[in-house]
Amino acid sequence: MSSAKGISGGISGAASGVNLPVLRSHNTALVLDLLRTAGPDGISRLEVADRIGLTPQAVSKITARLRAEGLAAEAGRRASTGGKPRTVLRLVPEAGHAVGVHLDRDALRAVLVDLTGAVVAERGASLDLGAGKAAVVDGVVREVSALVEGRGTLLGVGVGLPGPLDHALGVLHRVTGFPEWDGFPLREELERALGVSVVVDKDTNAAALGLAVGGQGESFAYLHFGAGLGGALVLGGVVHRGARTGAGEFGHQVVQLDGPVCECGNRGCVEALCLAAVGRGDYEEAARVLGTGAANLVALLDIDVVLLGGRTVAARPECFVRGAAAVLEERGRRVGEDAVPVRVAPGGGREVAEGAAQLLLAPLFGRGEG
Amino acid sequence: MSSAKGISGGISGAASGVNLPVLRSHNTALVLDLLRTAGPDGISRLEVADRIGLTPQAVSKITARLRAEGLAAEAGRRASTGGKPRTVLRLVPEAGHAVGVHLDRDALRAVLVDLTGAVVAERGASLDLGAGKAAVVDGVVREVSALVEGRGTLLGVGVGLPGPLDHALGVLHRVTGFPEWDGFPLREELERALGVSVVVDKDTNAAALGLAVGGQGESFAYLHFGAGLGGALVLGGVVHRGARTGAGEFGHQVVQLDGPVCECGNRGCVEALCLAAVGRGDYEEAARVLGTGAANLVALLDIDVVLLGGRTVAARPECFVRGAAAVLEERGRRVGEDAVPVRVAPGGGREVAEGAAQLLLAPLFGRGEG
DNA sequence: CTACTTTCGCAACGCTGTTGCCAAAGTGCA
DNA sequence: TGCACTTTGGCAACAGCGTTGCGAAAGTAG
Repeated sequence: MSSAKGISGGISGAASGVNLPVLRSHNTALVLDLLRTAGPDGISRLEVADRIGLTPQAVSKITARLRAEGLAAEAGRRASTGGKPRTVLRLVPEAGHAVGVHLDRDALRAVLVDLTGAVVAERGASLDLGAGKAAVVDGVVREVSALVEGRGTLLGVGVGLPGPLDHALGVLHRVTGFPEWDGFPLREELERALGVSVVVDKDTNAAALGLAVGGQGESFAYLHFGAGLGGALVLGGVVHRGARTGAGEFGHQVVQLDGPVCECGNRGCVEALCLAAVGRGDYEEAARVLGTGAANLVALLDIDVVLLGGRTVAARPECFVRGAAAVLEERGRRVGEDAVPVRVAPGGGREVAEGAAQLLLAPLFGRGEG
Repeated sequence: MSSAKGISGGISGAASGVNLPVLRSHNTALVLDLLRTAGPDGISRLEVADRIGLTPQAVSKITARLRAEGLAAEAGRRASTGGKPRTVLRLVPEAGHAVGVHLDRDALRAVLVDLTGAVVAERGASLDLGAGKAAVVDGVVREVSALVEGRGTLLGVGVGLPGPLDHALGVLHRVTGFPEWDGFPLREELERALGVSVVVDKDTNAAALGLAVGGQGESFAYLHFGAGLGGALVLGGVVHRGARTGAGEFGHQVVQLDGPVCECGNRGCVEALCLAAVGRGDYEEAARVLGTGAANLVALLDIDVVLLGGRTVAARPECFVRGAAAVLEERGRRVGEDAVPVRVAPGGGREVAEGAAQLLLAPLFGRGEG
């Protein structure tokens, strides 16, 4: 996966031609992403040029534009290696902000992040998803407005909530437990009420995007075990949503033919087995089942790491990590490869809100389809 | 998935900058792909311009180059719509050829295809993968040489064979049943012996690439049920190989916790269950298990279609299609969506060889990482 | 035959990254 | 302290990309 592919070899039917403005914004995004990844330590022009494969002169032109626009700034110099020392560039975090909103079944959490993705401010409120559309929209508008009060440049608002929904259109489907939301154009309604760009995505997808941007890996599965069991996939640095934002349905993977009935109507789903085990207090078994499902993903998708999140995992992180890792280690032994590692996803319960903000930020850095 | 994304939002670490030559070859590939897709009927310049989002003038420049290079030609005119009639362009099939080789456990099949992917000539031979490296390499060289005798422009040779292996490096791993191949640099050896470019891939991946290029869908799973049970994934028009060419391991997806032991050492693999059912003569059950595994993929990846191939399926196509489709239809009812269709993959036993040839052709048309 | 529509190439243009060159700013040694 | 050398990075000229403006070519409609 180290091939230097610069232009999408993707969807032929939808792939579009590239002209100079598109080329320019692509290269600019690459530079911005390197500046972001470098963090406060910064990165030199020559290193940027080397990493993205353009000449130093081209990078100088691009960074000059970025500095003129206030997105980048000089940040000291490196030690000399026998000649003129390199000038270090860094991203200006406060040059832009975005809001991420996590709409859960019974609560709302909103964060304001800067260009680097760091949380600048945060708010929370209790909010029943079943309380009606107007109440929920009003609640989001209230919290977002309070957060952005007095800030200058707001790129937009990202919202992560339980699916199913349509990410591209921003329309909800029959949100599990709240069928009355079916067909509601949440994106459109919020854009009208807030007057800024809004992007909507499944909660797990938002969290996975945040983890991907945060450098957790190029290809991984994020498994969220809270009241239910969900998941999201990052393949080659990109969140895989599928054509209908339906991808990542990890909870209803069948791992026991003709097993116990799940509330989805199927039998032997990972979620049903895990919830049953947790209900019995048998967390070891829950971890083993989770690990079996994870091992299926590893075999199917050849991912690099498995990240665990959610309340149930957070209550016993070592147990779930150890139990799932044991299954993957045995698989590694069988196929003669190093085991794929299992880790707890960082975030501390804010991962969905932070990831939702990345729905707006990521396109700036060439991640996502924006 | 209709967003017109022209430039990859992909792997930030490996994503590379785009300069004018890269831009040019990208747009040229898009035009070539449209010419290929249009077939012998051809396509007009204005339609190309409309599809890829460039101006007609830019398309005229690109097609003028292609005609000068002999890759495209004029092919009559369309009926007028009130003005000058459109000139139709088509791909010149004989402007380039590629060879695809299918190395199976006991046989070799090689096809010579033209630019459109149509088979021009074909050869077969019996060849034991266990007969030793020199014998196998010699066998491939002999058949390929006989095929290309007297042809002008050979783009290269693609080879599809059982995994695991490393697609990027062209190095084999412990090929199932033939551990002596571990570490053998097949690509390098063949390039030296043949003097042309060689690309190596898993047999199922090659077949899936051929199906993707052949217009079978944007996102699908190809499930190959022969002596064993394998698979390959096409996501967003691109074969998903994973970082180590390990993706697509469908046969060893666990669908029955603590089920019967599989020869891979695990328990309850789809392959073990399907083979056992077939061994009992219970094809309905084999189809049901296969369908359950397929339904897992549909839920996890949100794919558009499931394609079945392989000897065992070919022996009872209706049975497997019907049985698997039944599982997917029930899933569709549960989640309130149309069922994902199941079809038999076209190809008639040549799909791996034809797909292997596409390992060389596809990059010309902007598909794959070439 | 005239008016109109549509296709498509030529020429000029703006903007991209590249190349050649040189000033700036360090290190290292005499 | 001074000189040679290395490395960085900006200025200017350049080649090549798609775009724009315009006109010739090739049809239809009346």
